[in-house]
Amino acid sequence: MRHLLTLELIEQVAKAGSIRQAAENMNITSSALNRRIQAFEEELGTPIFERLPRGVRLNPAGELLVQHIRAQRADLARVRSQIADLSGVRRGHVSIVCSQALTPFFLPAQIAAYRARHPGVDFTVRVRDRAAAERELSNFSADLALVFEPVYMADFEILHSVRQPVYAVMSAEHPLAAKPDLRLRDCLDWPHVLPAPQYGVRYLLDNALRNASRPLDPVVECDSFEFMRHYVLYEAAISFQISIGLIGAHARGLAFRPLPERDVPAGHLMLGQLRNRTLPVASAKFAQLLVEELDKLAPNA
Amino acid sequence: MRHLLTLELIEQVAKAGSIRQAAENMNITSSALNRRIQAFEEELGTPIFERLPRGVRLNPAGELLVQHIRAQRADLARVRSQIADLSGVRRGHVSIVCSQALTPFFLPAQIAAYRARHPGVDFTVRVRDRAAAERELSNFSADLALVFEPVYMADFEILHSVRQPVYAVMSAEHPLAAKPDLRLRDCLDWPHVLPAPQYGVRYLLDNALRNASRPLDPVVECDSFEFMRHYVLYEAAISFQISIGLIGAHARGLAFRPLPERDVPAGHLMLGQLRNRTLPVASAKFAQLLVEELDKLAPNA
DNA sequence: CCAGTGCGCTGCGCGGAATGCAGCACGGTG
DNA sequence: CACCGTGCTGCATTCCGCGCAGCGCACTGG
Repeated sequence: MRHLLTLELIEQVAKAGSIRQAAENMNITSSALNRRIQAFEEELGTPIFERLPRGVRLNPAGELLVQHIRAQRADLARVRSQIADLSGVRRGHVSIVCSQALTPFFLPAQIAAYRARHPGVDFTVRVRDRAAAERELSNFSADLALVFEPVYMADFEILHSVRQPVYAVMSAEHPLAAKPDLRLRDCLDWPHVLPAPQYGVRYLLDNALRNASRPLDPVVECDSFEFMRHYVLYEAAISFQISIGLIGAHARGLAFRPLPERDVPAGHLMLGQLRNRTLPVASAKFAQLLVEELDKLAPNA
Repeated sequence: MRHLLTLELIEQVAKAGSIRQAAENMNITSSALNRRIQAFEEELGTPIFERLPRGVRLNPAGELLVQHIRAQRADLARVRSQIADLSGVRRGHVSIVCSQALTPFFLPAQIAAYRARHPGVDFTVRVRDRAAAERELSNFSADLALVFEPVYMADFEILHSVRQPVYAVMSAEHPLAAKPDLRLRDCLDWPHVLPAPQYGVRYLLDNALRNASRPLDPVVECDSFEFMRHYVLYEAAISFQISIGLIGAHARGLAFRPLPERDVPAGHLMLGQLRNRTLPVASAKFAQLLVEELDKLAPNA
C-alpha cells in the first residue's frame, strides 16, 4: 500500500537499527530515507529515533508509533480480507503460532478440515515456546496462538481453554505401562527424559517437585517432543507430554498414562489472540472452528 | 498527516457524494482527486465507489474502507496523545456525547474538575438522544457516551452503569409536593409534560403504562428537559426526569419526588465507549474520573 | 595517536509523478 | 432541444522526492 510506505520504512529502520542498513534493504539511498524520517518527525512534532554513534534506536515515542504501524497494517489486511469476502470466494491467510504438542496431529487435521471447506485460505504455522508465541501476537506477526500454559501477558486474550493433564510416555513394553495407579514417584525411579525449562510441561513438573525430596534428574533434556517420544522406544525411560500431542501414538509402540492431579496439576492449552484486535475474516472463522473442536475434545474448562 | 491524505480525500468524497464537490472543499482540482481515487482503487484491486449519474456513492467495500480510515485516524490520535503524555504535561482532547440530563450540573462540574488538574486538555460536548449517541461512537466522532437507557447496540461497551429512578418534577407549591407516598397515578390526575418518545424517561413511562387503563396524555410534549423544568413553574403540571439532572433544582422553586419502582422501574445511566477501541490518554483518564464520581453518586449498580 | 570505518546529515541537479487546465462523452432536466 | 453537472482524460507544467557526492562526527584498532 503506497500510503503506508513511510511507515513501513520507519519500521524497517527500527528493525535494522541503522538508516543506511534499512535503506539498503529497501533499495533506496540512505539520504532519501533519512529525509523521509526527518520529514515525518517534523510532521509528528517529536523525534521517534535516538541518534547513537553506531546508528539509531527507537525512543519511547517511536515504540508507540511502531506498535501503531503494525496495528494499522494488520487492520488493513483485515479490511482487505473482508472485502475479498464480499466478492464471493473466501480468500485469505491465517497465521498461527503454536506449541509443539499441536504439530503431530491436532493442528494438521484442523487446518486440512478448514481448507477442505475454504481452499482459498492459506496458512502460516510457526512453532514457538510459550513466551515467544505471545510475543508474536503482540508483533502482529501471528493472528492466533494455541499455547500450552501461556505466561499470561496482559494483552493475551483467551478465546478458549482446555485442561490438559500431564501424561507419562513410555514404550508399550515398559513395566510401568501396565501398573495400576501410576504415580509420579514411580516414574522418577526410571531414567526420565524432560523438555527444556521454557516448556509448560517442564514448568508443571518443576512446580510439582519444588518441595519434594527427590529432584528431577533427567538423563536427556531436550526441546523436541518428537525426539522424546521416540527416545523412550530405545531406552526404558519415561517422558512426559500432554494428551493432545499423543493421539495415534500407541500405534507406534508407545504407551501413555495420565499422572494423577494430586501429583502434577493439569495444565491448560489455550487459544488466544492479541487483546482488542479485530481478526481478519479467515482467522476469526478458523479460531471459531478451533474453539468448537477443542470443546469436543475436552468439554470441561 | 501527509501519508493519510489520500484516505482523507476518500472520506471527503464519500461525505460530499461527488468528486468535484469534494475537490472544491479540499482545494484541489477534480481531475487530481479523480486520479488519486482511481490509483487507489487500482492498488486495492477493487472499486470503492459506485459511479452514479449525479455523482458517486460508497459501495460495500468502500463502507468497510471508510470505517478503517476512521479507526486509523482515531488510533493515530491516540498514539499522539500517548506520546504527548510521555513528555509530562497532559495535553489532548476529549469528545463526549451525552444525554440532556447531564448538561445542567453533572458534566460541567466533572469537566471543570478535570480541567483544573489538566488545563491542557480541551473538550467537545455534544448532546444527543440515545440512538444518535451510540452512532457517534461508531463513527469515531465521539470518544465517550454518557447516556440514559442506551439502546444496547452490539459495539457499545459499558464502562459503568448507575441506577436512576424516575422523579416527578413540579412546582414547590404544587399539592403533590407534600403528599406522602406519591404514586404515578396521582401524577396522571394532573396535566403532565413529557419528553418526546426517543428519550429514555418517556420510554420507561410508556412501558410502565402499556397495559394500564389510563394512557399518557401530555399537555406538552417536547425535547428539552430544561423547558420542562421551567414549564411546571407556570402551570400546575407534572413533569418527569431523572435525579442527576435535578441537582440544585429546588433552589429554583422546584420540587421533585421519586416514583416508586413498582410504578416505574428505574432506568440506567451508562458510560460507554466503542467496543475494543483504545481511547486516547485524556479520554481514558476522564472516563476513569467519571466512573469514580458516578459511583460516589449512587454506589449501587 | 592517527588513519579507518560506519554513521547521520546536507547541497545540488535531475527525473518522474502529481497537478491544473481544457475539453470529452454521458445522462438527467426542463 | 439546449443546459447543466457529472466522471473521466490528454497535455503542458510544476514541484516533490530521489540519487550522488561529500561533510563532520564518534568510535575502533593497529
